[in-house]
Amino acid sequence: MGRGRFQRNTRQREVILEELRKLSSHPTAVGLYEIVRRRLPRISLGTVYRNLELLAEMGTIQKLDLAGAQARFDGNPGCHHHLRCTGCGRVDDVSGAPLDLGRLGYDDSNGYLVLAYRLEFMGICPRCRGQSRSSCDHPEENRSC
Amino acid sequence: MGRGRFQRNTRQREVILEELRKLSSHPTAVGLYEIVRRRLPRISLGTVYRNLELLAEMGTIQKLDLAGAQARFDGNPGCHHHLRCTGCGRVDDVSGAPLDLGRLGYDDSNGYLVLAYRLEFMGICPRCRGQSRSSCDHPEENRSC
DNA sequence: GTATGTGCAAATGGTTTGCAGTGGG
DNA sequence: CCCACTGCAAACCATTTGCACATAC
Repeated sequence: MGRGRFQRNTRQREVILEELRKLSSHPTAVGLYEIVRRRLPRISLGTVYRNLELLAEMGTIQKLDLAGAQARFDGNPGCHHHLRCTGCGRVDDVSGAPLDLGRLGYDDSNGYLVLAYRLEFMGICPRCRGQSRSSCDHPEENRSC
Repeated sequence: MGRGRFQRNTRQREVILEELRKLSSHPTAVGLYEIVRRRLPRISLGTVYRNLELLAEMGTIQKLDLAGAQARFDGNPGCHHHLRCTGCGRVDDVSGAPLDLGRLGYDDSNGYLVLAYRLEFMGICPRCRGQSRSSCDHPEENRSC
């Protein structure tokens, strides 16, 4: 599998990208596979994984390695953060960058060359807030502060 | 396995916590298992996983679900962020909270009740910076902005 | 024509779990 | 004593990979 840009435009790749861009739900690889399979019944899950990885490498899409969860993919490669419901697991976008980025590229006190960061919010989505509390209360995870 | 606080103090749990607290290296479950095994040769990996999970649930330790990597554990349950080297994978602490937390607990524009966030920095550690560039250059991952 | 990409199935690897036995309180 | 906890091994599950065939260019 070629590093960097890919070399051939296959129908599989085209459909994977097309379907991902239609969705705002940040599907998992398997979720997208189910959807793509409606148009390409013989496509394999391995192909979906390989193409998603490749597209993310190129910056065409974004791979969300959310902590403690399977990877999700976002057709929008632009800068934005994500908000995950600890009740049902859905993922939404957060606009704006609340983080002071002055330190990016800066040589941190640990001696690191800091190149990037990943910021992920957790909370209870409107749907889960509406339901009985008990079904949503998974405080879990490090709440950071 | 009881939710909430545990009920019995076992030698295994005691040693796991003790060894974790000796380390500043944020070991993985398997890494800690290797260390604990020097004192308790018959301990099983399953026991290590169960106890780490339990201790993290209680807030005695911190579980770091770093994106795209196996979980690491931190004997320090206090608030701090982490810095991961994209070259060698080591994890260090970052002091201070560079994030404006005004929005925490706030009902985000998505309608979420935002309860927590997770912030993870990525970069090249001093050791890797010293080495030949090629062995460390894994720009990978979403660099966020 | 040929290397890149695909489908398939098996392998991987971190983590979890079922179960029978152990031991903390 | 009894139930939480352990050791062990098998199960799980997302993801990756080896291989022979297909196809984009």
